Amino acid sequence: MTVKYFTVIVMRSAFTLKSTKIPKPTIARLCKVLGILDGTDPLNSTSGTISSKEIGQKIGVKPFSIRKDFTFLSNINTSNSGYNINKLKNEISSFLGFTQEKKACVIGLGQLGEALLNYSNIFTANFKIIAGFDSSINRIETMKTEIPLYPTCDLIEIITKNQIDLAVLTISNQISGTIIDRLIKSKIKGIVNFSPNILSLPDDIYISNIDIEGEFRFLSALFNLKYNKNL
Amino acid sequence: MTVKYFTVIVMRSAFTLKSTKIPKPTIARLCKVLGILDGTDPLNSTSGTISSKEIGQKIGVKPFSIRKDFTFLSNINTSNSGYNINKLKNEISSFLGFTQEKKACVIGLGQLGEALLNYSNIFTANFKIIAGFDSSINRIETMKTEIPLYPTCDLIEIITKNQIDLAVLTISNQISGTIIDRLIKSKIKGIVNFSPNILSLPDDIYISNIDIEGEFRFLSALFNLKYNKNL
DNA sequence: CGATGTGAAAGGTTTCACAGCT
DNA sequence: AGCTGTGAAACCTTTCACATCG
Repeated sequence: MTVKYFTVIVMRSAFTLKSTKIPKPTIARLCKVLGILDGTDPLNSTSGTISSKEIGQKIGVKPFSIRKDFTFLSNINTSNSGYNINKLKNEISSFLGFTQEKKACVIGLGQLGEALLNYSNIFTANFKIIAGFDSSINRIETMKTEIPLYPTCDLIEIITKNQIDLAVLTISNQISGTIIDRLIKSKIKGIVNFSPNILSLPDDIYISNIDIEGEFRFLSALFNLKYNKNL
Repeated sequence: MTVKYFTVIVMRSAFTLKSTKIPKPTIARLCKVLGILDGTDPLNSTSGTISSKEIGQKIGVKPFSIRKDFTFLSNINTSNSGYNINKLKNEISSFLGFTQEKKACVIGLGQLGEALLNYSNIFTANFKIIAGFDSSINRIETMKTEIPLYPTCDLIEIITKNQIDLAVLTISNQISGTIIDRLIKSKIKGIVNFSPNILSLPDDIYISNIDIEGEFRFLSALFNLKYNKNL
């Protein structure tokens, strides 16, 4: 019995350690690395390997930073001549928990929503937009697309049934509280929010706000203050 | 003579100090504050003031963080009951160097580009999209919009002549080096980049890369790793 | 040699706690 | 009482420098 308890504690502690100790910037960079590796034609590099220097250049980061990030991974290297591309891809994917294709949807089918719905084409095999929602039935009936469209009143049902993990929100102006409530109830995991409001959500729904005017402001401010780029 | 030199050195040092010492996150937060203040109906708050707590809630940041950021500003407060909204707006604007309306353009008029071109409507008076560019003459001639459209070969001329500071890049797939070259020559100040490539640019052109698949990846990773939100 | 892996130092940012003001 | 302003502490991230390995 004691042994059993002991085991449980060890696992817990290992897990907690793992999930709290990884710097958020490291996660962000690993995502970018995965992005360029997916983009990198698998073996057009003569050797099938890539160095920390090359990776760093592609994502705009210093090589030692890449190497440091990779210390969180295991089994990525057996040589002194860079990282095996496929191995690296697999290791980062599994480290970040990317096991299978994730499904996404677009909520709000204005002009921007429609554009993003079709954006799916340029995604890799890892993500797929499989549904669109709009509160206007008319819009749903007249819009031409291969992707199935639904009224927002069916949000919870469709998201749950199809195990959709991610949503892109492109609702103009004021977001209705109803839609937010439904999104929360649907147990969505992440939201990319193009609408101008900043949302507050439960702790287990992750959100990324994209605000073009905000970006304009920020870029202008950096320029005005002659801020040193270190991006 | 010695005195003259001394003066120069002091000014330099003050300037360097100013531009290097402001934390980048502070700049980002001040931009967000400005965003919500512009959004906040000027005086529908009974008192015309707003507290650090209220601001913090709206942009998802702790109140003392807001107050700390405001230590870089001057003349913002004369009372113990929050900040005068108009005063605050003016002070942040001038601190960030926002003196007049900035002009922006959209380069690449695919479906996304077209949507963003019309997005200008929801901007505040501080930014305005005044031009669109596409390499297809046909596209330019057939697209319907109030905003003037030009072929990309006129990029440098139009941007320079109209003093356009900002560009939104929405060119699908591979970005042509030609367009980047032209953008650099046009002395643009900032680029919001929706195209999948990561660009490297001269130090005085600021860039913000927006990558929806990248956001999906990041959100999924945070979820999988049960990362604590502290956004 | 030219690559990786990594403690330790440096640097930057957030948080705290409390003085001071109205 | 309730707010702001801010030095100092705590915390987090990047950078460096160098050992190590094929």
